[in-house]
Amino acid sequence: MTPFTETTLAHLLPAPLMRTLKASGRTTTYADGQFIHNRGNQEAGLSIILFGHVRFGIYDPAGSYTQASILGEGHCFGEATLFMDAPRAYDAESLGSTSLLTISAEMMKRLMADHADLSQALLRTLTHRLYAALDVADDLRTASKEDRVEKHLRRLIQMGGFDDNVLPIRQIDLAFALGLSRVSVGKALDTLQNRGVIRLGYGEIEILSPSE
Amino acid sequence: MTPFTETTLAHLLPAPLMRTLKASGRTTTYADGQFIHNRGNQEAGLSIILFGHVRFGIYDPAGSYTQASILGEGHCFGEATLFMDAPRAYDAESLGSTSLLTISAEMMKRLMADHADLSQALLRTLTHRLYAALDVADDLRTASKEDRVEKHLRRLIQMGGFDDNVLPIRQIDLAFALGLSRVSVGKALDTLQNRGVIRLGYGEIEILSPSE
DNA sequence: TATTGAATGCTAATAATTTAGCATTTAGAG
DNA sequence: CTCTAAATGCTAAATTATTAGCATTCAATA
Repeated sequence: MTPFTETTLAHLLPAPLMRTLKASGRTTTYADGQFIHNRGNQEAGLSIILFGHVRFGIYDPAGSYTQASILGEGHCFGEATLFMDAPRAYDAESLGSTSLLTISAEMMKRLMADHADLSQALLRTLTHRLYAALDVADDLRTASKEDRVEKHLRRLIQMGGFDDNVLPIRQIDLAFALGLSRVSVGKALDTLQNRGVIRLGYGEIEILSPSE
Repeated sequence: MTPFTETTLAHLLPAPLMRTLKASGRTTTYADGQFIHNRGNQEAGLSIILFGHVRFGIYDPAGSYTQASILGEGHCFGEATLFMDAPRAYDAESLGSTSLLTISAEMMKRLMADHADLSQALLRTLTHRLYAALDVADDLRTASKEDRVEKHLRRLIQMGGFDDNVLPIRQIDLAFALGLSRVSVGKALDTLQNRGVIRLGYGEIEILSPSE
């Protein structure tokens, strides 16, 4: 499988076009944990993550939080505001120091009309993301608990931004992301460790053979 | 929620462009159950379903079959061959009398260069399908069994091609599509029927309030 | 080094799901 | 109308997952 990072919008854009985009949008830098936009926001535009990570989820008025996904460097978001005329579906916030290039919907419209390359790059990332999402959905239906845990960990690695192959993640967060209980995930992780696939640490998990 | 049919490629293409596509590709009609392409096939191109349905899945050499999805009228497939340079991921066959418009990869490249509308329409469908897939994946993780069954049935209705609101589907197929056992799905269907959401029949399920 | 809050490990009771088998109902064929 | 194959309905045992609680380990810091 091709590394996921090579399928990001930033990687697919030719350098000159990337420069044009930078000149046509505005770059904003966020500290860790800053709000980027709220669910329901109508402002349309495309954002590209120059560095850092963005976490998407929904804050319930009651105070609970449901995480949807995390995107890393090179990825774009906001396609739904451009192509579905939909408001933001999630609350978004920075994870770690993060820089975003944001281009308004009108500007994107103009740029796409002038640069076929831009549409092509967007088509490529979206297709990759669609097939990745279909793959995730398929795994949820058919794969064993252990396989799902392993695949999820490998996906996190591929999303990039982590040193070595050590994921700084708690078992309870993993459980939540997978829709399982902590006990159940703990057992699966134990099995994977016994198979030599991972090494469990305190608040971290190391993938021993990341390329597989 | 917007009906899913309005987000298909065919619905998003302006009529003149659709005519151009028809003139640039070839139209093939299949009887029920004919093979369209095999998994691993390298021939790249985009297909649009003019009428009928296409079922995607994988035939195991051992004889077993794993269904991935079914697409109906107006939908396109083959994006992965254009935008990911990937071979066909699934075996595809017709469900009922089905007609396809197929356009080669080279021709698509030329058409997209000339017609920005084509790229835009593709971006719109793919974005819709991406968000639909993310929604499915999210439901698999978080929703109750009953909710998953109900949402799946509503999705099948929205994919269109069925008279009334009666789905000709066996409980065992539903179970497979949802990654649950027949007993488990039977219980969920019973609950939904008691709630007045559906009516169970022999080899069919009627959705009583399809618009909700 | 001792302390402390947080994360993991472990356990047992409860709940949910699957499996496998057989009974019943259904729709279509003869 | 009768028969038959297919689908659903039902049941109980076995498996698997969740919940809730407490014990243990870990890493940061005072």
